[in-house]
Amino acid sequence: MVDTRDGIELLEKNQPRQERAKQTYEAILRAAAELLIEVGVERISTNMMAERAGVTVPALYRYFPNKYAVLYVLGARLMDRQNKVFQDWFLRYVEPENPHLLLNNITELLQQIYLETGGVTAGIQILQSLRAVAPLQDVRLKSHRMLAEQFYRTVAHLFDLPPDERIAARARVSIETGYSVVEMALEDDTVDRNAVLEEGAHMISLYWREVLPPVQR
Amino acid sequence: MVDTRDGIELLEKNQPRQERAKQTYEAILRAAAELLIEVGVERISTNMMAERAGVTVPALYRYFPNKYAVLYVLGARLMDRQNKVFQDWFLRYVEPENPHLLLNNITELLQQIYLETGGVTAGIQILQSLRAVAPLQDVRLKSHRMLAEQFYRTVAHLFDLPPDERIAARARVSIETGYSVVEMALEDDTVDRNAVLEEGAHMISLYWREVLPPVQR
DNA sequence: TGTACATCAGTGAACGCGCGTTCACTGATGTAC
DNA sequence: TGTACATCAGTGAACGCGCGTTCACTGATGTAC
Repeated sequence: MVDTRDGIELLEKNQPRQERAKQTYEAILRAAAELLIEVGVERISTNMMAERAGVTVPALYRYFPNKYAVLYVLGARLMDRQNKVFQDWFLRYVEPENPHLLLNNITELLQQIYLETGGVTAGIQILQSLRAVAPLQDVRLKSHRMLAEQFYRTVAHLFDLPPDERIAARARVSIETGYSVVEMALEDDTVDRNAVLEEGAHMISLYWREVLPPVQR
Repeated sequence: MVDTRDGIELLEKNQPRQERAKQTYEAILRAAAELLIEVGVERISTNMMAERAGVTVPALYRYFPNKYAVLYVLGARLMDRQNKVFQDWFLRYVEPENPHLLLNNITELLQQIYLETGGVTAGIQILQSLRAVAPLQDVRLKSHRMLAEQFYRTVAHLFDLPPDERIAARARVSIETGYSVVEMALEDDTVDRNAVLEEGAHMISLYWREVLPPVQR
């Protein structure tokens, strides 16, 4: 009688091939994002999405098996965008001759993730849905684990640290902390956004300086 | 046509007065927590809650105007429990003769919040719902703002710091960070819980040591 | 201590509506020869 | 270059079901005198 929540199909059915189909597909995603803002994840439905997108419900079912699959795509795309911000940041600031450069520019990273997320329609709502909706949770967790792993490997390499589970945990805590500060900046408008992002970045960099060799200058 | 999400009634209607009524009321809350685990906030309904609680739907409507009001009570109770853990921790470790005692015991605080939240039925699910469901967001935000304010005032007093907006932001970032680490420990079972809680606590204490006078010993 | 009355607690039945999902179908686009 | 056919894209209509909500009601508990 009760739904155990396992095995909810998230994969898309048919991929849109023709131009018209791609527009329909994107219109559905846009509609879903708008509705996430207007009615929330607890009330969004495939009927509403289709109506808002200007297509009939069976058109939606052509591409998505259910509403979770739509949210999944929104979530995966947001994670991709955030990961891309990370990659660009790494490319800019990973310099073997000046390893501390990375840790001195965490503020910029948080600011850019903040801007990127805030610039996506329903960015925060998507983030919150990824947390709250069980079948979607892995999207966020996998992404965070991956970033933590990458951050760990990069820092260990830059500073020649020996393999250490504790340092890996430190990387994961840093990622989660960074995101929580960004989410707070997006959620709570009584807060000084910039102060909060700078403080968060500063906390993380202090935390890493402790395990690193002193600055060489 | 579209629901703007403002003005959703969260206050309860009749308060249960007789013993039988109190049992009904609690049975509804218990049922809601169980269902939050089983079907999630996106699918929970007043019908399901009433059925699970063993009462008819109009009995639920006697005490709650809608499903949000039920979730609101679950959320408010969880926040109360977490706040209480904080208060007890303050009582134990605020000692004017030894101000650093507070910062040396943040691990214990995070562990206890972790245990308290994990010990409440659907603790994480409630936390995630408070984030994702717009009409409930203030419950969490108000609680966090209050704890940040209290932490700020206590530390400023213990260490004789002058009023400083930046230090207030630091307190808020610390609270948010602490909670995010606890949530991660509850959400991601691929992670070493204790390592993550200890690392989070350590990061926060480093962050505060920086703005404080050195240890006197 | 008994009883009449007021209040509190919960039920059964009903409503209209939007939900998810499926069907056979029409129309649009692509491609084989 | 034309046309027949295959595939892709989307529609209209229908279904049974659970949703939120309300009604007049019965029954249980409390209290005034």
